[in-house]
Order: sequence, then structure tokens, then C-alpha cells
Amino acid sequence: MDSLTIGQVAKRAGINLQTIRYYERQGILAPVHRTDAGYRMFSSESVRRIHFIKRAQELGFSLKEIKDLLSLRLDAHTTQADIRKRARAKIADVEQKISHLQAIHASLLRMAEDCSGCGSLKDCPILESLDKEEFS
Amino acid sequence: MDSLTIGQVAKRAGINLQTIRYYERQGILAPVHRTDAGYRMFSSESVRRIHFIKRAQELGFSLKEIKDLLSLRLDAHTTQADIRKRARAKIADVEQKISHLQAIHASLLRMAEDCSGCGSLKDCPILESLDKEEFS
DNA sequence: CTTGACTCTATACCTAAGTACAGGGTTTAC
DNA sequence: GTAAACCCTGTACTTAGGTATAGAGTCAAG
Repeated sequence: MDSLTIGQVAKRAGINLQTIRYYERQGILAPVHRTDAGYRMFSSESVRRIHFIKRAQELGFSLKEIKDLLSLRLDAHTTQADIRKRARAKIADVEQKISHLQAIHASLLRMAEDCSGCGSLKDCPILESLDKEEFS
Repeated sequence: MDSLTIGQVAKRAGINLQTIRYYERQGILAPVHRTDAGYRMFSSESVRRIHFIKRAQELGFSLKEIKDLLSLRLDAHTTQADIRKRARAKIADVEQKISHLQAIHASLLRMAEDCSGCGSLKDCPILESLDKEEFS
């Protein structure tokens, strides 16, 4: 058990079957075992991997960035110091995303709950919340 | 003052000048005032708007979604009940993004700070953190 | 009063991330 | 043992989100 054809994986992950092959070509999914006839045989691990990819995409990561994230755990031979360094490099990025999202969240909450001061263009908070000091 | 040409806006916002015209065509930036010669004249409000767009994109929102977010505050004639409804519709989405990012963040922290149990493929937490109960 | 740095529109081109199709082999159900 | 429903590779097409180029007008400095 736990041996899935590409079609079954696609259905479980809610993704187009072609996309799975595309991910393999792009190196985002590692090549899996093949039957004698050349059929790919997946495990449920692959389904989880695809779920992760989809979610990371919704969070604004490109496939290349996702590949980097996933490779943090895959290269068994990279040193722990290296993994640590690369993980730290992503953390600031993720923290910034979280804080931007929280600003948007707060704005939306204000708009949903108390929109009485919202008639004028100047005051509504959705832009202001993301326009603080930090510029590039 | 506060009257900027398209080139100045592009420079301040750190964006290609063509992209500004593209956003106008797509309805993400409202058309601005033109000089007699047809030159667009922007205010610093436009720069803020572009910053917002860029950040929202980094968070995984499409231009269409960003347009929706921005229109929450722009249509002065939509009812407050409507604004409230549309704001609420976005809130769950934003909350989910935040919680997924927090899961990734926690994983990265664990990897950065204590990666000693990380040699085996099974245990490393980055996938597990995003593979919880909720499926579509 | 012209030269260089800007602006305009329109159109063409580009990259990332898929998605579809053609032509062919395989497996399963009757 | 054959048809339906799979799978394979390779190639072409699509969509979103830009970016570049061409051809022409405008503005500011010397």
C-alpha cells in the first residue's frame, strides 16, 4: 500500500497530472521509482510535498524559492552549519511577510467592524497600514 | 509640490516605468490628471499605492485580488454593509496565510537553532508543519 | 533653436508556471 | 483478446505579469 499512480496523486493533491511531471522536470519533486513499464509510483509523501508547494505558492514563494526551502531538509550531506545559515536567511523574509499580512488583517478588521469613518478616501486604513517607515 | 512625472514615480517606487502604465491599463491604478501635452501627473499617493501593490504581491495576492482589496476603500458609493461583507470575506483568507506562514516560521526556527535531529528525512519539520488536517 | 532627456501610444516580446495534445505503450474488465 | 482507461515522452499552447521597442511629440539648457 501507499503506492500511488500519477493520476491518483493528482486527484488526491487536487492538481493537474501534467503539473506533477512538470515539477519533476523542474527539480521540485524528486524522480520517484518506476515500474518495469516506466510508470511512476508515488508514496503519500509526494502528496504532502505537493500540498506544501501549493501552500507556499499561495504565500508568494516562487517555485525556485520553494525548491530552496525544500532542499534545506533534503541534502543529507550539507553541514548543519550550512542548513542553519540558510534557514536563518529565510526567517527574516518570512517574518516580514507575516507582519505585512498582520497589517492588512488589522485594516480589514477595522473596515469590517467599524467602517463609519471610512467614507473619505484619506482615512481608510488599508493603504496606510502598509506604508510605514521601511522602504527598500 | 507633490506633483510627479511617471519617471519620478517609477524611481521612487523602485518599479519599471512601463509597469505603471500597465497597471493603469489593468485598472489597478486609477488614471491620473494629464497636462495639456498628455503627460501624466502623479502625487505621492500613487507611490504609496504602488508600494502596497508590490507588498501584496509578495504575499501571494494576484493583481485581480489586489484590485479587489483596493476597491474596498475606493468606491465611495458602495454601502458600508457591502464593504463590511467584502472585508470579512478577505479576512479568513488572510488569517490562513498568516497561520501557514507561522508554521513555516516555526519550522525554520527549529532548523536554525537546533538541527541536531535533522539528519533523517522523516523528522525534519518543514513539511509536517504544513500538512495538518485541513484539506480542500 | 537645437540637442538630450523626457513623455506618449501601440505593438511586440519575455518569463514563470502551468496545460493540452499527439502519438504511442500498458493494464484491467469484460 | 479487445476496448476503456490508464501511463509514457515530446512538443506546442496558454495565462499572468510584466518589459522592450518603434515612431512621434514635448520640455529645459545652453
